[in-house]
Amino acid sequence: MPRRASLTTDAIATAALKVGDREGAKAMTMRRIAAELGCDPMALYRHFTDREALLDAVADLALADAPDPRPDQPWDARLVAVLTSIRSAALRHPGIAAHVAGRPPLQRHGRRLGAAITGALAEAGLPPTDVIRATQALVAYLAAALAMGVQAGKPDARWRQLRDVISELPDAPPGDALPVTGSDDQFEYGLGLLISGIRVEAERKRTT
Amino acid sequence: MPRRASLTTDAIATAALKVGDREGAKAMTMRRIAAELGCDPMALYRHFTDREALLDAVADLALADAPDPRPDQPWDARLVAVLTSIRSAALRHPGIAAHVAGRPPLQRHGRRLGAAITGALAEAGLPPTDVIRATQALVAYLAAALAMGVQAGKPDARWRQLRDVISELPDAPPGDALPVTGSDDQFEYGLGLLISGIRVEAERKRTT
DNA sequence: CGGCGCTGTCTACGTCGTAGACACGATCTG
DNA sequence: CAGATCGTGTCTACGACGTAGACAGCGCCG
Repeated sequence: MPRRASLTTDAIATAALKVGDREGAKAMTMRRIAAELGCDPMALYRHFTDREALLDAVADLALADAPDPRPDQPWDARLVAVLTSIRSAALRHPGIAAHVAGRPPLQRHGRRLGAAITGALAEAGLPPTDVIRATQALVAYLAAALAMGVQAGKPDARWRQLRDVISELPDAPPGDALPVTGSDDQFEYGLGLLISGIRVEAERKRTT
Repeated sequence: MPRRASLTTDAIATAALKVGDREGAKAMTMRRIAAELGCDPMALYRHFTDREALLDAVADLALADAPDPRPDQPWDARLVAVLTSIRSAALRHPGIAAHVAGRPPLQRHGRRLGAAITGALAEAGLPPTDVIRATQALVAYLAAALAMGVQAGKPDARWRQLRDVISELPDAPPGDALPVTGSDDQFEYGLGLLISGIRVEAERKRTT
């Protein structure tokens, strides 16, 4: 029944996201997504050049409900807000959050949130070049922390084992105090380190 | 000609690494690796339970020539040394560095280098729990920065495009001053932020 | 010397991404 | 209103993938 444009990129990305949520990231195959939509696998290629492009769209869609930070806060609070809201949005789709994390934020929502980050950093007083550097550092940290966090809850968890490895290290704390890889607490600690470093840097630049 | 153990896990991992170096990460298929060794694909399953396990071994092998830091340096210099030596080792295999970065350091060399990091952090004066937290933050940052760096040099570079996106942002510096995503400079800046944050944190803990 | 277990081989199955030819309906041109 | 055109979905098919399961030969133990 070939009509006029009954399939849209958004509908496809939404269907793919649903498949990913339900059956995990590597179940998002062209065939599986097409089945979800009740169409032929090849139909998807009319809307995306290849599978990678489709997965890019899914990643961006997952970021759609990460809100911008409220502008009436100091820069550091805004940074924490936007980073954690991205993380939360991604974690709302545990099956595919690792995929989201592994892709550069090149599309609509990725750009929007990226702009929120650079805005906060500019307000912190970093010179433009450092704004970009710090943005990329934050994005890098977020991406990896997300990959850790999302898998840490799963049975097949690869990163979860990192905790066991660490616990055998010479400088490890006693079992109970050992932070869980990928936990909220863990994420916020690292984010705090970065922001603290940014604060130092901004101060240094301002006083010279 | 089925002999007695002519194939070893090391030989397989080495062959796989060679294939990855030559033809890229996703060319490391069971069939392709077997061809490199001149054996049957199924032979690999006598030494690794599945493809994932084999790729884990490759990732660890790539870290083999990252040296431990010289112990006669202050903790922060040791941190920089070990992190950059890991990064250099991974970048020596550009085709697969992203794969290396995506896997938790659970094997031999990963553990060794992880211990070097925790050792330096313990010496910085962080309490044991924070040592673990900071280690995971550093590993997370390293992993993602590596994924960015390795792809930034390639023509198909996904992360490279991030630079173009950033350059259109309101707070972007003029073209020339725009840092390259994944460059050494970029990596060191973010690492500096983290270490600076660690220094602040250590001081705070020490004075309370 | 006979069996056993370890190692590598072979064949085969189901799945994948996607190229290329085709079919149909809506729209545009006269 | 007729016919060309184009955008869209379908079909078939190819080569590659991971890996299960049965088999075959070698070296070691009795």
